[in-house]
Amino acid sequence: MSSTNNINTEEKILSAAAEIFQEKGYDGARMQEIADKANINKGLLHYYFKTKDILFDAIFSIALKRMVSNIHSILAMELPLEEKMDMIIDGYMNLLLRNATLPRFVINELSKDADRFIAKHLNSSANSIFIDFDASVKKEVNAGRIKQIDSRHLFMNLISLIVFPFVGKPMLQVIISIDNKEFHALMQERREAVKSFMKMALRP
Amino acid sequence: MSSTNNINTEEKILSAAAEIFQEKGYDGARMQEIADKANINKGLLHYYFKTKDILFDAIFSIALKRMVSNIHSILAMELPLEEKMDMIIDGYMNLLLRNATLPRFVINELSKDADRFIAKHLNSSANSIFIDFDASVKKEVNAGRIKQIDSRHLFMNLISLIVFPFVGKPMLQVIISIDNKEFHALMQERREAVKSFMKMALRP
DNA sequence: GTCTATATCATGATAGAC
DNA sequence: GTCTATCATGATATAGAC
Repeated sequence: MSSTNNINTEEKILSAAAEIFQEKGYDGARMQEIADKANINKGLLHYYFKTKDILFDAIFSIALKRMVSNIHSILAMELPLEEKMDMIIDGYMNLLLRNATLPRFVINELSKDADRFIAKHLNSSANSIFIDFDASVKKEVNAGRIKQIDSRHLFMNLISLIVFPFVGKPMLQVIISIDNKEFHALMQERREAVKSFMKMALRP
Repeated sequence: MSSTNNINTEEKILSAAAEIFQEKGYDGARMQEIADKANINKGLLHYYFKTKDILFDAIFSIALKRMVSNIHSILAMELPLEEKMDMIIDGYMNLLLRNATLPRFVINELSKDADRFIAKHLNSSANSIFIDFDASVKKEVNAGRIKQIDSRHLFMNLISLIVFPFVGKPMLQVIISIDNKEFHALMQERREAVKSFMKMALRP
C-alpha cells in the first residue's frame, strides 16, 4: 500500500505543475496538461490538490522563496560590499543557469497582484534588510573606495545585469539576432562579465 | 451615419484591448472585459475583430514595434558610441516612463512562441543591425577610449539597466521594500543614473 | 453598425465505482 | 488512492433582429 505512493504521486504532481505553471503562467496552465505530464488523471490531481489555486500557491511559494531568499541571506551577512556583490552574482547566476524561466514566472505572477502574493507567501519580517546594503555602500563611498552612487540605483543595476538577460531573452534575441546556442554560451561567460563590469563602474 | 463611427469604435476597441492585454496577457484577457472597457457589447467587438487572436495580433504588433523600432533606428545611425548609448537610454526611458507595462507584455508573449511572433510581426530585414554596434565598440576599444569589453555583453548591460527595473518592479519592491511613490521617483532619476553608470564602467 | 440571444466548446471541479 | 464519468460554468464565437 501507499504511504510511498502518496509521496511519489504528490512529488510527480508538484514537479509537473512547476514546469507547466512556469512555462505558461497561471492563466495559460491547464489542469489536464499537468495531469498528463504527471501521468495521472484529472480526478486524482484534484484529489491531491482540491483546486488549481491551491496547487498554484504551492508552486509559487517555492519559486518566490527561491528567488528572494538567496539575496536576503547574503544581504544580511557581515561582509565587505564587493564580496557581497560577488556572492549575489554567483548565487543568482547559478540559480538562473539551472532554471532560466524562474524569474519571468515570479515577476509575472507577482505583477498581477503583488500585495496579495507578498502577504500570502512571504514572512513580512524579511523587511528592510536592504538598509544593511545601503549602509555598506555609504561606508565604501565615504572611505573613497568606490565612486559616489545612490545605493538603490546600484542595487537595481546589480540585479538588472544578472536577471534581465534571462527574462528578456526573447527580446534580446530579436535585437541582437543570436540563436539559442550562442545565447547559452553568452550566459555562461556572464558571471565574470557582470563582476568585472560592476567593479569597473565603481572604481574611484 | 457611420464612417466616423467606424473609426471611433475601432479606436475605442484598440485602446481598450491594449490596456487589457498589456495588463493581463493574452490568456488572462477576456473579450467581455475588452467590450466593457470600450463601452460596446461582445457582438460588436466580434464584428470588428472576428477572433480574439486577430485582435491580439493587432495589439501585439504595435507593441513589439514600439519596443524594438527605436533601438533599431538608433543602432543604424552613424554616431559615436557614447551618443548612441545616450540616445538609447533617453529614448527607452521616455517610452517606459510613459508605458511601464509595455516590456513585460512584449517579453511575455514573445516568450510563448518567439519564432512564430517574430516571423509574423517583424520584417526580418531588420536583421543584423547589431553588427554596427559591434563595430562601434571595437573601434572605441582599439582607440583606447573605452575599456576592453565584449560588445554583446555591453549591449545586454545597457538594455538590462534600462528595462529591467520596469519589468522587475514587483520583485525589486519586495527586496528593497519601497512603495510605488518612491519607485516612481527613482525611475525619474534613472535616466541620468544609467548614463553615468555606463560612462563610469567604460572609462579607460 | 449595433444590439440580444444562443450555439458551441473547453475547463475546473465533483460523484461514485473499484 | 485511483479511475471513469459527469456537472456546471464561463468564454469565444455566431445568428439574426433592428
